[in-house]
Amino acid sequence: MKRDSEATRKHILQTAEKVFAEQGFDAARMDRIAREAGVNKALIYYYFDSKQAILLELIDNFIRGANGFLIEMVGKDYAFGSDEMMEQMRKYNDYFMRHEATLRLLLTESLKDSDDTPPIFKLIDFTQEGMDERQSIDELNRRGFHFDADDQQRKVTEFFTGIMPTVVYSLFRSKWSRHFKIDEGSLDRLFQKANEDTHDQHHHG
Amino acid sequence: MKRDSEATRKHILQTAEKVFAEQGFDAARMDRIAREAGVNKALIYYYFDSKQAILLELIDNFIRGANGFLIEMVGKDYAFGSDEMMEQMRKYNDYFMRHEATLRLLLTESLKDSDDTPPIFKLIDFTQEGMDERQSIDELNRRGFHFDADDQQRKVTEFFTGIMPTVVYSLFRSKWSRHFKIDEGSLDRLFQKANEDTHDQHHHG
Amino acid sequence: MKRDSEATRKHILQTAEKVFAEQGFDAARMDRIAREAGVNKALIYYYFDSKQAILLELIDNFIRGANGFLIEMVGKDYAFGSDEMMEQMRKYNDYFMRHEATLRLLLTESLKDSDDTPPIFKLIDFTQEGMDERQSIDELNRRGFHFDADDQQRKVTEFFTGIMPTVVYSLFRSKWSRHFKIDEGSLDRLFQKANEDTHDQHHHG
Amino acid sequence: MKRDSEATRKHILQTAEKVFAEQGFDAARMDRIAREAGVNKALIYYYFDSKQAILLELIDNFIRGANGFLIEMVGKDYAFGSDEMMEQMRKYNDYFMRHEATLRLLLTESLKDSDDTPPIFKLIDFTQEGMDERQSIDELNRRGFHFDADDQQRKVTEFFTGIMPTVVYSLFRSKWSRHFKIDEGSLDRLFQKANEDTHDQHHHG
DNA sequence: CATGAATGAGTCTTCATTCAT
DNA sequence: GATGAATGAAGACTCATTCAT
Repeated sequence: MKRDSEATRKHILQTAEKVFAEQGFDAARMDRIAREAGVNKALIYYYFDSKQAILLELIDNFIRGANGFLIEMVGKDYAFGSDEMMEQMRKYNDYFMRHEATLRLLLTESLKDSDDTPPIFKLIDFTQEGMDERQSIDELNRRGFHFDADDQQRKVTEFFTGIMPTVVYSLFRSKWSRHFKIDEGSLDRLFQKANEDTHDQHHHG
Repeated sequence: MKRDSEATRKHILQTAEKVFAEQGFDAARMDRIAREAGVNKALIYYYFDSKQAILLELIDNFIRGANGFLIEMVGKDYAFGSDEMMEQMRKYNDYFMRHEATLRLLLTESLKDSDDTPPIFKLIDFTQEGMDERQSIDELNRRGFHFDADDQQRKVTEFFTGIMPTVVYSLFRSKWSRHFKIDEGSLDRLFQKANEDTHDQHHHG
Repeated sequence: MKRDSEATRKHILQTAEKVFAEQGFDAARMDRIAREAGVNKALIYYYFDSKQAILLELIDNFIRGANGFLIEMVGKDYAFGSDEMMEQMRKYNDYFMRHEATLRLLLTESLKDSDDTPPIFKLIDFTQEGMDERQSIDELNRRGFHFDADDQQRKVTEFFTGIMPTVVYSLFRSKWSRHFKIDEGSLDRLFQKANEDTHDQHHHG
Repeated sequence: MKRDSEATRKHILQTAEKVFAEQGFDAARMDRIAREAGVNKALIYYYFDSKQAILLELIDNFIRGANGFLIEMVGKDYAFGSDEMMEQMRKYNDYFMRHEATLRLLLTESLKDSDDTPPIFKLIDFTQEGMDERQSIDELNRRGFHFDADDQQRKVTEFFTGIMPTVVYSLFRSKWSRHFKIDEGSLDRLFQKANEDTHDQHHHG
């Protein structure tokens, strides 16, 4: 059945995501993924070319998903600060939290030394998504987003002081909560305030 | 010879740092470290208990070094924004850049799922360093640093919007420079401006 | 449909022959055979018991085919050196060339260490074919073939200096042609002369 | 100790030769080699790069050894048919018999389809051995060897009707002896006579 | 201090074969 | 007849670590 096949494939993918997240890509074992997914180890190789290929698919899906929220926001004509925009941003942040596992993978893999472009850059670099970036930014600015006029400056500011703090927060949220003995809800508010005081504030010009 | 012995030990440590940084801890091989250090693999085990032990020592040294700059700054009575303070911060940032390798390790290891406190938290949590934090902050605020009054808020803001962007920038600087085709000097200036527009600005109240 | 079924079976067999020949029996993969034959892997197991069974069938067919030419020649009353005999021998040699793939398999499998009689011996040992060997030889000698009187001697001479050089030549012809930079037609003539100067000449007594 | 190391390496090599010969290269298992050699499997990889590398080393050694006899014969001024020459040829043949295992490997590997020159060609192609072939042949002919004047013809004749029958005989000798119920000593004599009647006879012009 | 040799316990991946439909 | 999915049993190769000298 097509049904079962798709489901099995997806199930393996999700299990892999979980195991990779728990132990890191390198330390994760294919045996473990098979066992936890309840399938034969060889079946994993029936659906995927290699361990690496699974990782890439996970990362790709994740990035496509995350960027989807931003692309969608550009499509709608939300004004900066509007409830709709805030809601959309909440969704974006939530997506990070809900996919903490893959986000962790994405960052970890991006940290590895290789000459390739680290995949995490795709969170700011829409070049390959076939979207007219310059035009989108102009449009957003018309709606009050106050992005830097200079492309390079804007990307640096958004990535390092906007996206990455959120990424890092998503990844350390629960550990921070445990270590500094503060419940996650309160912590979320602290982080939101930190963001407002620093990055968000900059968008008000 | 105590001298040679110390030197060899240190040499191994530095080589390990380099190799770990290049390939990540898990992917790094003891063989490679030995070869690059020009020593026999067994000798590494004469000086260190295990691969993991080398990692821990590297991270420990790094954190002690980084925090040293901050502790020193507290000791001096630099005013916020003073040339001396700026110089000290530059040194702090430089330290990150110069130890990109270990910093990468520190972040990667901190990202691993385990119940322990991730070591990177030590960059903001001075509790263990035997320094009276509350008193130091008060002192710094008197000099115009405008830290948040609330301890938890301050830590969150400093860590996620101050320290971590710098950490991440250090780790992706050269790759960003290559990918976005911008020289590292110019990039440094863009990042500094991003910081000023967001985190630094918040310290001005 | 009996027709289609037979055809599919034959098609699989031929594809297997090709793949076995290209990669050797051990290195050949059932997946590959299935893909190249354009059928599902499981279908191969519908027609054949195992990989080994395919091999055996191929070898059996080949041997039966090769010996057919010799048996036929005995049946006709060609004189040694007659055009008809030469033509028949040419067919025999051609058969080897055309089935280089299976011939390669036959030799490779025969080279494996096992206590069984290597299948390649069947090229000289007609015992099992239900033909009266002694009588056939006598008949051939009457026509001028000058076979050794001693059965053992004759078999050794025919196999090692008559058949095997031809077998080996068939298998290395194209590689020899490439390596020694000589076209296959010229090479064929050289080999024929080599044969005439050595083995054939011996038949003239 | 250098001693032990050399010995271990050699021991592994010999065990591999034996196992490869028994089961064929593809079917041979590294585990088996390790177990039979009484060493840890990883140790094999300490001394050799890969299974393939072991094979190549075995084949190389074998070819160098075999050709050594011929090269030596050229060096001495034995006349064709002289006792010394016969003795040297006997050694050459003996070498094949004694290294049946590797010879089997050499032929099996040479039979595999690949665009490379099959290693068995090195038994006739001295090009790479840094020996002046043309001159050597002239010298040998002066001593009565009656080699074909044409290089290509000579190589074809020597390889396919001289060397290869000997190779094949070495590999099938014991099986032939068993199958046709003839002791190996008698068989050797039959093969020698077959050779004299065909290939050797051609050297007498 | 230093090293060459050795090892135990994996690790990813492969493959012939079978099952369910 | 035919197929997509599934599996058990290996197999080559790796690697941190230790031993003997």
